Amino acid sequence: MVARASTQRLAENGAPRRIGRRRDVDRAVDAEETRENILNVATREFAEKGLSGARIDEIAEQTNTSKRMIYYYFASKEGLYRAVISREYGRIRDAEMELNLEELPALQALAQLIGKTFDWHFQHPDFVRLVMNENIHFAAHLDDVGGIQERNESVIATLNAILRKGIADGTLRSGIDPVDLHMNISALCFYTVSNRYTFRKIFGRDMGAPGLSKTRREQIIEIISNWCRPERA
Amino acid sequence: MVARASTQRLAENGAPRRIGRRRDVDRAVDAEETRENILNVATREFAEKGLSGARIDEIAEQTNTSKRMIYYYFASKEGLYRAVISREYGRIRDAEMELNLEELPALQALAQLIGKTFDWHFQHPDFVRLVMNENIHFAAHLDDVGGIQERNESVIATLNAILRKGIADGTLRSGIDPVDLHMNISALCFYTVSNRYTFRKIFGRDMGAPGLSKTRREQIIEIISNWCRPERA
Amino acid sequence: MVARASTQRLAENGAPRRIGRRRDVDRAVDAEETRENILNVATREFAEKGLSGARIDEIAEQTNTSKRMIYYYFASKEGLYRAVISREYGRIRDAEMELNLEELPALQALAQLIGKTFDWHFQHPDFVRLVMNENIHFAAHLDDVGGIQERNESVIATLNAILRKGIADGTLRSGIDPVDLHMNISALCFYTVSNRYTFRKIFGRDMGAPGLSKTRREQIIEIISNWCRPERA
Amino acid sequence: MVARASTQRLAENGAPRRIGRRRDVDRAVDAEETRENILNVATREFAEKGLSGARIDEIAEQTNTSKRMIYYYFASKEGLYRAVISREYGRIRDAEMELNLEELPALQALAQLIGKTFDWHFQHPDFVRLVMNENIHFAAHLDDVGGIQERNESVIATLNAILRKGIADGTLRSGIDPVDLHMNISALCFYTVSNRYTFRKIFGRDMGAPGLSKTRREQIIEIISNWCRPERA
DNA sequence: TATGAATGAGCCTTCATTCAT
DNA sequence: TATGAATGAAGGCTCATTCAT
Repeated sequence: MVARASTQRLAENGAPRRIGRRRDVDRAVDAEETRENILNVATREFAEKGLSGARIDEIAEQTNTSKRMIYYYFASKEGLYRAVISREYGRIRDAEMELNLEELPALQALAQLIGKTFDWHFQHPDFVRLVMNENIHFAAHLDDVGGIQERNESVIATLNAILRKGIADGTLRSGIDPVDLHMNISALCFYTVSNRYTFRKIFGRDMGAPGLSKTRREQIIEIISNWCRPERA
Repeated sequence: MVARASTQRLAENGAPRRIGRRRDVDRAVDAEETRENILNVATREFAEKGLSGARIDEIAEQTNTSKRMIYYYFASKEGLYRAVISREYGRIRDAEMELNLEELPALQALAQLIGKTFDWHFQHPDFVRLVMNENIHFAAHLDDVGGIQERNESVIATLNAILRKGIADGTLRSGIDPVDLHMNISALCFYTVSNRYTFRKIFGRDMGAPGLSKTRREQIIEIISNWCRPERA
Repeated sequence: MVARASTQRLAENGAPRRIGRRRDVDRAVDAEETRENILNVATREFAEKGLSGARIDEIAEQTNTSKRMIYYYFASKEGLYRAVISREYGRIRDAEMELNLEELPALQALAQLIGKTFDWHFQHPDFVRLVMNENIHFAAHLDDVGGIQERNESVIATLNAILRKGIADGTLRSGIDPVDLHMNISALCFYTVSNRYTFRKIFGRDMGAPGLSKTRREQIIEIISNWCRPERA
Repeated sequence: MVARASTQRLAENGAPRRIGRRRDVDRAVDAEETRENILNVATREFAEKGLSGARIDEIAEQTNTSKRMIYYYFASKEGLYRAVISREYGRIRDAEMELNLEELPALQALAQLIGKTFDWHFQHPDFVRLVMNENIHFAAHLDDVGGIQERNESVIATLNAILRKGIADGTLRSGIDPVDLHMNISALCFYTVSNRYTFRKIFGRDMGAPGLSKTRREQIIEIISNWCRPERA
């Protein structure tokens, strides 16, 4: 955050490739660009090959800069991996927060949230792969990712609000824990992306095929909605 | 001792071929033990660290034999990994096939199958981790795992039978694809184990805690059952 | 030698696959066959890949017996290599001795000897390759090849006889050392086979092509004959 | 020191690009030295023990740098071998091209060329050994050695020129193919070095003994000259 | 005489990381 | 801030050889 702020400020000064006082500015700008560039490449590589499978050399090669810079900015392979994880996690909740669900009826709000979650997973397989990696590593690198819990709690809050509203107007049943609700939505969305390859090999169905995604999306909304609806009379 | 005695005896008969065969059997037992031993250790290591994270040296160390034997039996690290994957996949469906669901009413049969699937995942986190690994590798090592598709199709067949019976007696609704059904059951069970660590760090809830497993198990049964039940009147 | 002698003796007793006293005989017969089988395979492998390039496993695989037998008969890889070299060297001079040159005029005898030498090299590229190998190893394995020198001196004797006869009847000139003569004949024949591959790549001409061999053969005879003929008047 | 001083000076100018370039040059010298150093050691080792017989560890030990650097510059053992072959082949023709034969009478020019070829082989036994090695490997590594054919064709051109001149003034006969001529010169020179060790063991004569080389040199000139001279009247 | 299993030593290669400038 | 060169440690793998039976 601090880094980004200062970068921002310096960037505003802005003329690149100048000498004197402004050179610091250039560097800072380049620096942020370089960092981003490295992170983008690293994200792809770690997602594709895992922490131990990815190669610093290969990452460096696809970068605009050199291997040395990776160590300059991220200190180590693990540091780079941590930075990648951190950045990726920062995104999913941002997306969720963008929704404006307060105006909607509970069931519609729920459906929209599920749909958005599904879409997000579907469009970010690299994120899904990174999360798989993290679980393989017992989430050891998630400790210092700033504000993850706080940000994630906002989803729970949103779900809680939807549940309350639905219970109040009789469209949803009571007794559903918002964390459970999130867990089940996540499970159905995540699995569709995470287990795509083994599922295809074994059952011959490609859950990631573009044609199937809409059906799958609707089905997940249906399953969760059904579960949340009040008991039949 | 026994082996040696019999060898001796047979040798006096002047039937060397039998000695050979006898010996083969004896050896085969040792060899099979060695193989199993290696596979057991490797399963743990690959599950914990992935294909590239695992170290042949470390695997060998925990084994009763030497590193050289790993190459004797499995030719390469990837060969060993493949053997591990192959063996693990052979187990889950065996377990599912053990159930005797034909006698039960559809909903009870469904519940039992879900419960069993949940239990299996819950009790075999290493398998879950290995499947995650395989998906990270785009299921590249699943090609030559003998009979995977056939065996897995039996689950679909079982689900299909349950669905038919339920539709016939009105306890289940029509229009549910058995592969979809399996996919959703799997997703909920798999995720509970696969994403345990990241979920705990972020939401503070350990899906793998023994106390929670029973609740989680019931919830999954409930979600799926609800989805499969006929529309409310 | 001893081994071969005793083998010979036992082989004379002869009936294979019997029990009792004769079993020893069987083994001895099989033993000689096994030895030959191993040597044949090993000759090809050492010729093709050299001493360090050849693999005991690969040799064993192409054999009718097992790897253990190689060690039983030849004690080591080097022992096997030595045996191969030894056997191969025993052959070239045998071939040369078969010629009956005494009756012929000196120039014709010389031409025949050269032709035979050429043919032998041409037909035994494996031998040529083994000799190259030996030279790469500074002929370190040629020490204990029994009777090599004696057998090879016979070529020198033959050449000497031809030279004497030619000098006597005025068809050849004096002053040519028979060892030099052999050296030059050898050089021209050997190189044609030994340097086939580099020569082809560099000069585009395949000295080993069947069509060229006759021309080459005649040319070598011509070169050497010219050199041996008396000075022009 | 010099390098450092100049670097410093340039840095004060605020022209970092030049520093970089300057550094590159300095480095390049070191790098080239390192490369050369490795190649020299490797040439000896490969010549002495062949591709599979040579050990990267041993090569590295005799080097000013580490084993890792060999892979940094040559990527693999075979890459190093290829580089060695490539460099060595570049030398022989350079030497041949240095001769200035145009002024000389044909027979003298031919004698000089043969003598030079002989000397070169005699003084470069490592090259001879490497060529043997290449032939053992079916010249598999000679494909990408740049300009070999072109450079070697210059020898053929030289020989052709000599032949023409000799035919024109009646000192050489017609009908001799320059590639054949080169082949025969090569054969006699090459063999003298290549088969030194087996020949010594078998015939008791060391073709590589310093005392004999002059005689051998003259003999080869004589043999080839005789072959090229016009038929006797 | 014969064989499948086993092995230690060492080989080629790779990797994350650091140094000199 | 930037880069090519350099590196130690270790990784996967192979090899000739031997053991148990």
